[in-house]
Amino acid sequence: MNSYDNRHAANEQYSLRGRVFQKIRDDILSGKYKEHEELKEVAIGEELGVSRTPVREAFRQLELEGLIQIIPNKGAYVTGITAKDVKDIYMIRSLLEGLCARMATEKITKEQLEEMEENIYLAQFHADKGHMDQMAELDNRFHDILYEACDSKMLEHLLRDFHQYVLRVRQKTLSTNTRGRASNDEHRQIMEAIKAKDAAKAEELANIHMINAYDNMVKNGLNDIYGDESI
Amino acid sequence: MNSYDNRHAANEQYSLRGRVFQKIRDDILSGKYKEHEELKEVAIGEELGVSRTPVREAFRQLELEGLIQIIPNKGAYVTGITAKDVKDIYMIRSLLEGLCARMATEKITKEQLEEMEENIYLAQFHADKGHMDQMAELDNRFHDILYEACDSKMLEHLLRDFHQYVLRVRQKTLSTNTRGRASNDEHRQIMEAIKAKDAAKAEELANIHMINAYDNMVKNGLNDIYGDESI
DNA sequence: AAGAGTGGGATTGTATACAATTATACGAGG
DNA sequence: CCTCGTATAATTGTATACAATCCCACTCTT
Repeated sequence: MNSYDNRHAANEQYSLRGRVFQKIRDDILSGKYKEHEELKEVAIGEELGVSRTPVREAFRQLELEGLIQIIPNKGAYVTGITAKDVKDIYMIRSLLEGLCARMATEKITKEQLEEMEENIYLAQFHADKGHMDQMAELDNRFHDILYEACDSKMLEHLLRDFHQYVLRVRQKTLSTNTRGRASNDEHRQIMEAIKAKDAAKAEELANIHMINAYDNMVKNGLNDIYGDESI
Repeated sequence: MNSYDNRHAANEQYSLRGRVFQKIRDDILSGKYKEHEELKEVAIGEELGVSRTPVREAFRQLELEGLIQIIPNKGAYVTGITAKDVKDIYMIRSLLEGLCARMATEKITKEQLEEMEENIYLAQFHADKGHMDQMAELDNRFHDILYEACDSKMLEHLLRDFHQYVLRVRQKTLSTNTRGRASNDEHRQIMEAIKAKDAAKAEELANIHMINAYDNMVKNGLNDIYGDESI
């Protein structure tokens, strides 16, 4: 939450600490480091060819991002997410994506609207072809455009963080063709509400869109995979 | 966003880094370090009698908390918040406090409800006496109880962060006796809705409560103080 | 006089050394 | 056999040393 914008962009790429941070985060999100696994400073440092210092600083950031938990004098452990956490996130996101859509209705630029239309058009094409990877990519991008369009650094950052956060469990969300199509239809409706300057409708649609995404996720076996406990 | 709960509580008090972190945060929130001021590692280290290492780590946390911005190889600067940021935060908080109240309606324990009642009762007393410091304290505590009661680590953490974040500009929010009373009345209404298990009403009331808090803040001169630019 | 280049000082970035703490293993005593 | 305590190893916490970068003033050139 900052001048909140590009703090990451500014840091993460060029410093050792930033690269270490990204690497570990990716490894957690991709599942290389699993829940409750202990991360040791020296081991990771050696693996990446750096000293403990940047690793430690990266740990501190990861802790605040919520990906690990640091117990003083003991160690850093990969955080588990429970199925309930995921549900909570989606409830929160539902409200905030709604707010974002509402704000975007007033603030969106012509260019952003055009990119949205293009995005939806392309997604239709890839849905027909069954290109799931591209669908996921376009879905991410659609929401990114929305985040940018709301013209609120705070909200944009928050939603990006959440989006990032659920990537761990979202792998298969769009993996069924039917959901891919439905999702893109919902995108279209949101876009049209924004285009028509109907903020209330855009908010409601974005709301529902998130809830549908969550329901679909649950239907496709989130609970089967992760059960009630932490994942 | 973690197992997200007490990571702070676990860390901040016993390690040097934690104490440094708290100290700097307090100094920023209290206004000792002002907007855009540069924080130098050695200076702060000397002031607190520690080396650069814990200071640096504290900086990394402060950055993620959004209180400072670190520009690589250059320095750490106290973050400015714009009036728009504050407005955005309150819009976000309005929704999330509503969600929190809704969830709390189902999950709140008898003890939490009792503490709420006590809190409101006490606040009434201090409002009559004009004890503004205690009012602020009780207001914080009321919301804390609500955050705990919603039984969602994610939401609890998020709201606490926001709450923390706006402390910088909130000093005077409750400083008028009329607002203090009105605020406490709203607390009572929220509490009663929760007690009556009316989740929708609790949500709406919490919603409005936040918006009122913001409106009051604006009325009392947020814009006068900070203008349109960063503060 | 204006601008590019250059050098020194200050500041951050990284690595390493040392201290403190915690976990583990082993043995003594019950 | 179990428990407790101690010693030792492993790990984190902190301090310091060294490297890289940046900022600013000064000079040299045109």
